[in-house]
Amino acid sequence: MSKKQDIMAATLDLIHEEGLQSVTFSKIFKKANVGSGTIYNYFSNKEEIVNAVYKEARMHMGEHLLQGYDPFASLYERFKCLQLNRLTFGILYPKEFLFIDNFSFSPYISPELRNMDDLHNSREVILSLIVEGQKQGIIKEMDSHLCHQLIHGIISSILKGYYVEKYPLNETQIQQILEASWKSILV
Amino acid sequence: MSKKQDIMAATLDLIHEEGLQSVTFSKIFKKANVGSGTIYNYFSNKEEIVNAVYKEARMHMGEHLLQGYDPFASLYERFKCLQLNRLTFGILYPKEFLFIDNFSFSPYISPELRNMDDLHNSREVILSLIVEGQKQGIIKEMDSHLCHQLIHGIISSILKGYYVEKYPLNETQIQQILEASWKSILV
Amino acid sequence: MSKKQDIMAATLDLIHEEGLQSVTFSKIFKKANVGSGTIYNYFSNKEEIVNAVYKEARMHMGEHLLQGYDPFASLYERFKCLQLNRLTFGILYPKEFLFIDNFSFSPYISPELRNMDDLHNSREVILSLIVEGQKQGIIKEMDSHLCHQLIHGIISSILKGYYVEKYPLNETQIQQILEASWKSILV
Amino acid sequence: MSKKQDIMAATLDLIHEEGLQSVTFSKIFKKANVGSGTIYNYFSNKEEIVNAVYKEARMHMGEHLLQGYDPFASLYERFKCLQLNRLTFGILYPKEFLFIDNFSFSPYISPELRNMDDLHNSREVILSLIVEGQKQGIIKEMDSHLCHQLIHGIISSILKGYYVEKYPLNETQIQQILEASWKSILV
DNA sequence: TATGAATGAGGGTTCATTCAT
DNA sequence: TATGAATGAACCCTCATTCAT
Repeated sequence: MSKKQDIMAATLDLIHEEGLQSVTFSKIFKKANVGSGTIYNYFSNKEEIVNAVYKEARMHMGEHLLQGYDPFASLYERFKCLQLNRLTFGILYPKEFLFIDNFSFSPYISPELRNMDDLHNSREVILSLIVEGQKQGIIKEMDSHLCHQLIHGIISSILKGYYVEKYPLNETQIQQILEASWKSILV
Repeated sequence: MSKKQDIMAATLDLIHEEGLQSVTFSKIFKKANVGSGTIYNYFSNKEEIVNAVYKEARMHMGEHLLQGYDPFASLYERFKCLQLNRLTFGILYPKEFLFIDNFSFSPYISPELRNMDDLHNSREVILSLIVEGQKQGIIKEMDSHLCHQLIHGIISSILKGYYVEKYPLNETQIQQILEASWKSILV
Repeated sequence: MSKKQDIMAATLDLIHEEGLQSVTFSKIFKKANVGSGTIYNYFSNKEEIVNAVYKEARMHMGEHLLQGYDPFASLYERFKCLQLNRLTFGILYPKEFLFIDNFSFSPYISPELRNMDDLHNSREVILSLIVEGQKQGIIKEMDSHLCHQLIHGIISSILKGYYVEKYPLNETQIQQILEASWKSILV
Repeated sequence: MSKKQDIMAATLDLIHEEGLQSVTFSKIFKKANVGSGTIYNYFSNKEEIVNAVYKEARMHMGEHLLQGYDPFASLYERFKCLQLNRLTFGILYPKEFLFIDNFSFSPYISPELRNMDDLHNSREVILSLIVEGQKQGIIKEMDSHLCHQLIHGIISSILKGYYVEKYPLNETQIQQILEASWKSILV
């Protein structure tokens, strides 16, 4: 692994373990096993590291969200695929997921970065799926961004409860969540 | 207003404006118009201030959640009341709401504090409402904490989108959200 | 002595002993016997300290230059007074003198500071003395600033040689220098 | 041009532009277009570069000072030649001149280097010229080093005023300066 | 109780120097 | 010889905390 990746991985770990506000350079150096000056060959300050980590996490998530997505499957199947992918990503990569979730609405992340396009533009896929469902009279008429936020928010919230071990997430629960989010937006 | 309250209000403002990681004592002093030593008459360090602000915000929210709650109304009415109260609190007090939401699952807040009882124990009210609905066969059988997190998460997520002005929240949207969250947990 | 004065005195000493380029904050703190943060109660960065020291040294010199100056004395007497005062200042306060001399033409000092008015505006006194002498046909016609620089430069140069102990400066030498600088600008 | 010369030229430029205290290796590397390690093939640290630049500038100046010097010309002619050469050097090579002038009396330059013999030993030429003039009763009796410093100082000072554009230096001014410096040391 | 000058540990960052290529 | 990524000591500066007033 390259030094740059070492630094980013260490930063993500630290944010997850202690929170952004207590991430210091010396902690990053120690965790990444690099000299203190090395970081400045790759980043010009701390904010740049955090932004880079955020960007990478978003790219990583963007990839996952469309895994196994079949554009010709039924509306319901496609919906379930997207929601399951998001949930699975959160289960597999809690550090990335929490970091994205926490900082997407924080003043630390620049608005440009917050609104960056995901890889393969997964947001557009979801939004057009919603619009398609509304045209077919399956999904309730409402602001598509509101609808998107709604189903997205269910997954986020469920994952956060899971992370603090409020409940397990096995096959049963996962099915319940997917159904719940589907039902919430039906007419 | 007392000095202590000045300090807490300034802290909450700063967290909202710049994020916890960039809140410093000198910023708090300036915003609260107190001398730098004054704080130590009330708090022994920064974490204590943040915890106190968190606690107060939770108390404040706890009050709101049960406003106008009628234990003898129908299940649906009671559900809507609780959800609407949460949504309204978020609309009226964005700083408090966001602070609670961001730090409830952050390592900065101690687990004891995270699990503190709300004023009037609003959490218990919601959980028992869920259990009651499940017994009556209205609400789908699932882990009650999962169910709680689900309907709670919808409100949180919707509010965050509203804060960054993804969409407006007027009467129409609010009704859609309440319905969506209700439908999501029906059998 | 106040902390601020301690810091400025230590800075001047260090500049004299090691040169500006090797003056560091930690050296200043140690020499001035103050905590490392104390400086920021008085100055916002290192350049500000150096500028303040420069300004103070200029003020100090400005005072000396006009000591015992009698505006009604003869042209020659007035000239000798000014030149002697400059020379005496350099002998009594080598640190101030050298610092002013070295940095008056260095990029480190801002042009505004370099062109600051001395206390009592000693520069104007000298320039008008030159012009007066030229009108009377005693001093040779030439650009008054050139003439000023000429007599000023003799003193500076002589002092620098004295500082590195090229020669002593007692009564005999001093009289030779005053005469030399006077003769250099006669018609 | 060789890499070594590139490095020295870049160093001199930077000293002139920003002052010694802000010359860093990375600035030298960039300006000289060499890799950061290359310097260590020629110099073992920064002081060595500065000393080398100083030495070279002194050599360069030493050459100029005796240009067109005729040992059989009259005392006055020889004096004027030496003074004019110094002045001309300063006009043609301001960077070298200022660097020499600033650092000749600074703690940064070692005393051995400060007292180095110029090429062709121009200092001895001037000193013996002074002694000769004193023996002939033309030049005033005084310490020969003091006298040397006096006429040298006039040129230095005049040049510094010229560099900051206090006045022009054309034929008229130059003649005035040569005369002034000559008159200053006559009996 | 309220203050703010003083503090120094530790923050982010720079920079001379090394060394594998 | 020439390079530049890597290094860590030392830099400037911030900031939570203390204490005399």
